[in-house]
Amino acid sequence: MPLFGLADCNNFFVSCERVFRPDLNGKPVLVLSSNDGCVISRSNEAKALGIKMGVPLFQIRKEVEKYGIALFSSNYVLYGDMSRRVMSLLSCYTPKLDQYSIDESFLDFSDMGDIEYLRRYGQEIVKTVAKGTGIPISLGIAPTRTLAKVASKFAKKYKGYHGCCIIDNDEKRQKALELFEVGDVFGIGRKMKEKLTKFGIRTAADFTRLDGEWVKSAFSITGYRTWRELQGEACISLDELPAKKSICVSRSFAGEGISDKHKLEEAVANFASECARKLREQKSVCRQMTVFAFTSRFRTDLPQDFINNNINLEIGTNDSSEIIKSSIDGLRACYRTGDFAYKKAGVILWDIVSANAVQGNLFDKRDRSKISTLQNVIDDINRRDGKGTVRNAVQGDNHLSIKREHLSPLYTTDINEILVVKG
DNA sequence: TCTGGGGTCCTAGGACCC
DNA sequence: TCTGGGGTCCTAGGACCC
Repeated sequence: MPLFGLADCNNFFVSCERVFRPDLNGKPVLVLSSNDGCVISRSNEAKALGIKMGVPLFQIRKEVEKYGIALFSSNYVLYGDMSRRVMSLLSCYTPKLDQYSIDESFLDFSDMGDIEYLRRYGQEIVKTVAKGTGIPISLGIAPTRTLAKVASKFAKKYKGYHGCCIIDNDEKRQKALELFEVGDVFGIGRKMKEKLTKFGIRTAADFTRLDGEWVKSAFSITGYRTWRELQGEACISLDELPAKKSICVSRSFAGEGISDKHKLEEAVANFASECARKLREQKSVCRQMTVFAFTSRFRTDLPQDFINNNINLEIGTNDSSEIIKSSIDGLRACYRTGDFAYKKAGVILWDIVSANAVQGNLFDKRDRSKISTLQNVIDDINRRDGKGTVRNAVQGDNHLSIKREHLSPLYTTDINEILVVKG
């Protein structure tokens, strides 16, 4: 029987911080987005205090003080490294692992023997990951991805499952869906939930009882797929990780934002450079890019501006210098005066194809194989000695104005910041 | 004062062609 | 001046995920 497992790290970013701060176990902890703007990860204790996901920090200052909530700026280098450790352990237990996000993976558990065996196997995985990395995970196993996600939420919620919940027959499926709110289903967001509520649909089971054709006409093919997945019919397959079709790097700036043309160009050059690096990492080239910058939509008292420029690259490229230059040219073409305080900017690469499928051009004067060799050397150095060790001059000192007041050390990736155990 | 970042997929509608 | 129908391709925008 085909079976999917979904391994989900519990409160992942908070759990990463706690691995190195065991004194915070049992206490309310929050991890913040860049610029320490919004809440993006919460410990169970923080959830119990009513702190909502995505709420801006300034709106919960009182609670933070009153309950002594521990705060962390997001430390993606640390989370990325912890994620790699978790995924590498998980991959020992399945012939096929498909990483869905930094803290979630689908595992292929098809034809793994009887259910009791699989249950013990699943609980063993959960235990091993906790022991090996310190990260608690929840494992859901079911005939479809959407049901596996449902199962993982049960595994997380009820201690009796010992971290692993299996939905393997119609009776269990029915029971689980009756207890599951329709808005919590993978693939049903705010808008769909709103509409479903109007029709009196409250649980996932209610949703499955709707007429399939009606679901298709009301929510298009995507909603219909979710409907079928909940019936136990797998229609989202376990594919190899496909190459990205667009690559975006963007940031919000701290404080008032950036008005200075030169500073803005420097920021955009850095975004373009990081985009190009990601592009080379997946061995692709892009033929189009967009550069954008806009003012704060919350500051209605200030003049607003929105720069958005599309640039065609004649020949597919992943060369940093070329992509940086195009991004700066694109920005300059739209930048008018220094009267605007830009709060956010970014670069998007798209029209992405494999690097060995580049369509050449008779009039191309660049020696592309030489450039590619140079880029590889630069990538190697930057991987070894840190991002930005070798960079283009327009990128400046690579120091963006981003606020990170509660940053934890790079415990696992920097020898100078490794945890010290007192004797 | 302070409001994240990075993706995917689908659809409607306009431009263009014959 | 009136004025058709069918097709494709592209793009912007919405909805969803973490």
